[in-house]
Amino acid sequence: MGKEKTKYCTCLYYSANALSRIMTKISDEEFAITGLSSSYAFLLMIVNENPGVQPTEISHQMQLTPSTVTRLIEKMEYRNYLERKTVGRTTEVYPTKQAKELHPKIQKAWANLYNRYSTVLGKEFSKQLTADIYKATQVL
Amino acid sequence: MGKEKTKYCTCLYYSANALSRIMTKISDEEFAITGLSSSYAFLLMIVNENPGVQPTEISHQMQLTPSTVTRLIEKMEYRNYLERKTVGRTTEVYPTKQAKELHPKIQKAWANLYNRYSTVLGKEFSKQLTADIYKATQVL
DNA sequence: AAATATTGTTTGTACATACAAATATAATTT
DNA sequence: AAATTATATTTGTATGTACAAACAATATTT
Repeated sequence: MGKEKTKYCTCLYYSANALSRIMTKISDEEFAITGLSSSYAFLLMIVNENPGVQPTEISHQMQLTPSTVTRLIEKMEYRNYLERKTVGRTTEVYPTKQAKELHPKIQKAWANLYNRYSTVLGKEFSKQLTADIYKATQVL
Repeated sequence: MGKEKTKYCTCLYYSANALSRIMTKISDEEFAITGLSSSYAFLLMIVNENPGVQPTEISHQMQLTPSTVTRLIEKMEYRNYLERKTVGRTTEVYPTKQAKELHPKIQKAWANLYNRYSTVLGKEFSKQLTADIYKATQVL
């Protein structure tokens, strides 16, 4: 780890992975006030805002594999934040009272996260960077 | 997964993670000709070019945790690509014949990786993007 | 209506990575 | 020289993610 220069810093694979690890760390730090790590917080946000949403839709929103989403939901169900209702071949995911109550805190944490990195990186740069990265994900 | 737009695409955490997953996939595809996945290939590259290099130095180069590096080395030792020699409190890592022989293929794969994404993204854009991402990792 | 294909979800399994604690050695202080 | 602190590495354990296969239900074709 650390901030030394590496021969590989000109490799997109390398840089992208490094950034991902750092952002995950920062994000987890900010979401700590919710008692959840980032992925679970985002999952709850999505379900809170779309009660009854289906795993497939969640996997689109979160840009994660369906199997990963199942795993995330399972854990949140176990911890009493979510409930699943099977409807035909689909599944509907609902927030529990506990999840709904957490919503403001999650939103706050998300805002903090945004403020944190956009302060450090500069508002313009971070906006541009995010957009460029997103563009790359769409093209690749 | 997929290419649908999500509310969260303006979040750096989200975009960065998405890009990281995609790049890892692409990179693994390109390194497949070496029979290794990306991290192991990069590890071998580093050791081939710096025989006797220590785990700490590797962890700087790879921007990974020391414990992760230990795990990577362990596996490559098991697969007969690397050897460890304990020297005082440090460890020196050496490539085996097998690793040395693989070096050209690894370099080829790395070049292919570069060509692949810089073709899709455009040479200028991908260069700029990589630089910007690297810059962000240094600041955050 | 039966056979086939498609879609949505979950399960088994595996992997990369990290954190915290343990270990081992070296360096510094007293 | 003994005690303390610092550094390098490894180990135990946990997490997030994915792939491939299995399962279940719906839709389509024949």
